[in-house]
Amino acid sequence: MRQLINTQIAGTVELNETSFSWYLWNGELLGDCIAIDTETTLIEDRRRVPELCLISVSDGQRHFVVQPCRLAELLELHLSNGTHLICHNIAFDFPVMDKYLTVCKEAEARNLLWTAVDENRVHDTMLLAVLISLAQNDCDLRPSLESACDEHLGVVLEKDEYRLRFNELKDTAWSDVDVGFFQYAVKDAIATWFLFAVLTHMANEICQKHGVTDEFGFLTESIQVKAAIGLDRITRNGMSIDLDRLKRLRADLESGVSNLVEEIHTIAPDVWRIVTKTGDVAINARTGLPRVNQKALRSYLLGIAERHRLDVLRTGKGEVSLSTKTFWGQHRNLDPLIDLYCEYSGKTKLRSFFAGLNHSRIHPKYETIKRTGRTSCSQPNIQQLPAGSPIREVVVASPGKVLFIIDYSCIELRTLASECHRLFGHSCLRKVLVEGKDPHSYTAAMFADISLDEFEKHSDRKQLRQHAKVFNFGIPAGFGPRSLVDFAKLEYGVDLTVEGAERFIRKLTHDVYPELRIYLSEDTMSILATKLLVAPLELQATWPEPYHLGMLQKIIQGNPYRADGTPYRQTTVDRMWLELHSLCRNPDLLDHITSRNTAAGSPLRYLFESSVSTATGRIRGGVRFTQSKNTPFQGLAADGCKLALWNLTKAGYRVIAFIHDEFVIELPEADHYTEVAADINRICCESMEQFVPGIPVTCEYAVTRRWSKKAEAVYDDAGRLLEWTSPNQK
DNA sequence: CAGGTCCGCCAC
DNA sequence: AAACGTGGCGGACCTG
Repeated sequence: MRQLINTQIAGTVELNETSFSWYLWNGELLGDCIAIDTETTLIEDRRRVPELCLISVSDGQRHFVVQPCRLAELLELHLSNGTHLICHNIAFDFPVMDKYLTVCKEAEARNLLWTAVDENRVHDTMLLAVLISLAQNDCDLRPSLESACDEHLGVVLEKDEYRLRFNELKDTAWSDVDVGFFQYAVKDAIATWFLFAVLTHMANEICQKHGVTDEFGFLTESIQVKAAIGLDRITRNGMSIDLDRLKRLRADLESGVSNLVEEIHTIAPDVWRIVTKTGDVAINARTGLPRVNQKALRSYLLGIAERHRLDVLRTGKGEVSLSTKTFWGQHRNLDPLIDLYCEYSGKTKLRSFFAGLNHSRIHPKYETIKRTGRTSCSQPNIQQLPAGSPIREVVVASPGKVLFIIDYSCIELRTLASECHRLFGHSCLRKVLVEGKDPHSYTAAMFADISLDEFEKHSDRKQLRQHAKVFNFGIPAGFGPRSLVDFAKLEYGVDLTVEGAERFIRKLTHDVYPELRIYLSEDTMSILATKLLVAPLELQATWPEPYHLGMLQKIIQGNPYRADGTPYRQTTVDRMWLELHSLCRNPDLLDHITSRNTAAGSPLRYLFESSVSTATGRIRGGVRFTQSKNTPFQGLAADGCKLALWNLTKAGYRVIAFIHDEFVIELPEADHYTEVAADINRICCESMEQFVPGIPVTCEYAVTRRWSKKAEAVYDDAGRLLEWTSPNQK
């Protein structure tokens, strides 16, 4: 030990022709903002946290390598003083440090680390870089440290031979370690520190320019840091799969599928590709399914449609659509082949989920932030498991555990109401929610022209409520009448005419929730005026009619045609270009206007795009109308859920899945779950409520062995929450 | 044959 | 002129 402390472990690294001297850390107090990087053994699998081998730190002035055994001391010295910690990819470094501190029983340091995250003092340059690029152009690529440094610092961090060999440090006295290991590690910490300096400066400017809050870190960085840690923990926790159940489900499905293959073969033999030598149906080796000849299938379907004088749906490329969901499913009775094809397609889709679940434990991976502010999931994507099908029920609680499933009630209506209230100072939807009414029932009662009390007694209330959901969901999302008709039919089985949809849209946005009319109104004029650096009134003088701007949009997209495909008159097009040129006061655009540059990447393409922000302070730059309408309430809900995830994780709950507004948590088996349910419910509601001030937030939950949509809260006579069991299991 | 693109469908 | 947005993934087909 003693020999480690002398100065022989030291050196100099170069970044961008600047030299940085580094030493072995010996207890010095660093500045109030330190970058930290951990080097570990190789990452073997998603369950295990790799072992800590070396730490490097930098406060921009001084740079050190730190032995793992001094991690606790390092954190205690700094974090108790309110120091900020910077990492690049906190989802990696946090669990490494946390695991090390846990194993070494360093409770105090561990507590300081968690508290620092909780108090928004832990940062992540990767997440910050993503948030900045989202604000700039709605791009959500996660940059590596190397590419972020290259882009923002102009520094090239070359990957070298040491990167993957840090396990060698475990059994070697540091005085004998090749200095290259230290050089490599120190560079990363220094680079991270300077990267953070540049990124926070950029983020701060963006926040100022858009006038958004930095209460949750610049561009909600703190929320994303918390989410990243929580999501990583979910991946490591993993989920148990009931392989027997999976097998049985699969066997059922297989027999159904092979019957269908037979039947289709007899009616339409060339739908299946044939192995010429053997004459057998060709099988896709990976899936075990017969190979489909889409050309043949399309011509069969088209033939049937023509015989019945049915206009077929076409794909974007003009091919006959094969979609069962949006087209053929509605014409099943026309011909046995259509029915068989729909059956087959549904069954094979279901079958496709089995591959990813075919392990006794699965460890789905999560991405912390996508464009809307939500997460994504892969390998397998547990966020897209069919909700109503028995396939979800192969996910089970681990031995000795039960699943606690909790999801928010109508959360996006709450965030929408909050947003309207924030923007316009009033919201009828908010009033409904504050009074504790069910917004779907309320809307349904309004449409039926009866009071909520009368509605509750109505015999058709269930169906009417379903009906109302179509509008409560679709209209805020910006659906037009025609989309609403399709949506109602497809998702809710509700028949609606275009006229009916128009009437309902008008009613909801004018009478029931008048704030929605303002919320959904589009101010194309002022977006364009901002880009051209002119007053909206000037534009209005030239282009008084809404369709003028519609034409302009088409023209600058290089697509000067009406919806029916007829081109605009050339004189009209020429006139609009001239008018645009004489109106424009933005020097950066004039040349593009003169040359009529409508190529992809031309700044003219972005003339009608604007930025949108959430109440939490995240920005999406360069978005169009519908995105800008969706983001404020969808993104706000996502942030609330992310904070709840962190608070659940911090409270020690074993979260095993996160499905946007739903958590699956494993709890130890118990006689009843009343108290723990109340605690989890409280954490979820309180986490969200700070984002929707004054609006109550409620959740629904259940305890069950198998993941199922059907599960619901069950109570005994004493009002205690019990485990739910599936009716068909008894 | 690998890789890219299009299409379709699952979730929220 | 009308507008739902995200994301992951599997299968067919095309391309070099």
